[in-house]
Amino acid sequence: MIKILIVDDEEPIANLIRMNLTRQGYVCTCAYDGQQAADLLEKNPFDLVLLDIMLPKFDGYDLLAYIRPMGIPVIFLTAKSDLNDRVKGLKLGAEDYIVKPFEIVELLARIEVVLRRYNKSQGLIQCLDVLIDLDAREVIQNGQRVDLTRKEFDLLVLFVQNPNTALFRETLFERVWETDYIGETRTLDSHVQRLRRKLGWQDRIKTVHKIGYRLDIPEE
Amino acid sequence: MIKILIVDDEEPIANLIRMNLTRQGYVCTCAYDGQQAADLLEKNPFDLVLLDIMLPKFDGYDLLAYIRPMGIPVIFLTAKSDLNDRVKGLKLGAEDYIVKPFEIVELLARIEVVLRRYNKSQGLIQCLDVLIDLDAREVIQNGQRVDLTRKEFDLLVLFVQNPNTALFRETLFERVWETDYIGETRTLDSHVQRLRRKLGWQDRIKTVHKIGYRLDIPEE
DNA sequence: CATATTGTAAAAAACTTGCAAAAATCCGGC
DNA sequence: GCCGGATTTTTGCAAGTTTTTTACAATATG
Repeated sequence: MIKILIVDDEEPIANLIRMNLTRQGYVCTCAYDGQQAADLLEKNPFDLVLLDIMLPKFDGYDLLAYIRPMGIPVIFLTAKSDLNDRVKGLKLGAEDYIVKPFEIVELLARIEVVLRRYNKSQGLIQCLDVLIDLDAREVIQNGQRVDLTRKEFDLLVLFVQNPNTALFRETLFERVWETDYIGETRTLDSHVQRLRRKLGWQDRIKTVHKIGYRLDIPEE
Repeated sequence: MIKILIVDDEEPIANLIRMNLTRQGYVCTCAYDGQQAADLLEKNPFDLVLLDIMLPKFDGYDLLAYIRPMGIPVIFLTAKSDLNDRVKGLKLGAEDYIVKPFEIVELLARIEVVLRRYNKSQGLIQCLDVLIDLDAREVIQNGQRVDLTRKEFDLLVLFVQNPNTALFRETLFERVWETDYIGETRTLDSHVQRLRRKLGWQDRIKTVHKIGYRLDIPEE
């Protein structure tokens, strides 16, 4: 069970992040100022802290100095894209930083990277009838191995990490292909098609017209 | 049975390390300051000390001077990447140093190297029908010696240390050949081929298309 | 209904891996 | 240093997979 502390004075933002992380299976707590964060950190063991730089009471840098000795990895959330801030944060020991406004997908990806670096990654993702082993890069559906190609696998992981979220074609493309999206061919469509077919997820992976695709997972 | 003392005032880090080393079969003890470490060292025989430089009570350098005469190898853990620190530590007799944050895999590799240098390596890895003697660099399968060349042996060790994990071609190459991977020749393939053949592991070492290879070890 | 967008299958292209044999390299003994 | 065997790397295909493209049908949307 992975515990994440979200520190951001803008409550709606903090809650938005929490909602998304919770859906990923992380256990989240929010703090809205530096003092509150410090208190929470004293009393609970967290695996990761998401830290806004601009904070009332004491700011992100102070808090980072405070967290550092605890050995908990920190990802900075910053509205400033200033190189100085980035460098300052990383120098002070942040594991990574991300510039607001960011896409949740990207945040999730960075969280995974950092957690993995600390050997805390979840490794296994369960989603409906499908079990994804990220280390082995294997997919099992109802006890049966499903053979996915590299692109299909990456695509699936992206969907599963962002269920009930319309993912832009551009986003999908950029994350799976790691190039910019040129909307001229049916490449992405073909892959989505094959993924749907292989998993029998024709109804699960919905097309969002003019936007992209969305993996629907019904509420329990 | 190899005993390792972990000295780090950041408890979460110390525990993270302990967890990982324990899983590798080492017996670990943690100390959170220099005094505690010294006390433990007085009373118990350790085979290796992992030592954080920044410590309350007395610092890592002092402690190193204290350990030195005991003939126990020391690996420095340091947050500073400063060349001075590295040199200072090594001069004072540390066997190796590693800069935080580090990857656990890397720490494990360094520990093995140092232990081997001190003739204390765990030496034996059992995996399926195969027994690997890291010291003798010998492999025995069902009581029969299997003649492996250097590269084949290194490759096997890498697989065995990361079972059920898809290892990228790049990773394999970098660890076994210690150079960057240029995907133009069939070198890696050839070696994997021969390893498979010599061990009869055609079905164990799976090809993960477009990724690399994976050693599959079925759950018990 | 017109148009842009998406679905689909099949072909083509691009890329990856297996394998065997040749070539190069390494290394210990003389 | 030179030789000969072992090891490692390269080479050259063949076979196999994956990915992209193509060309058209189907569908959504205003």
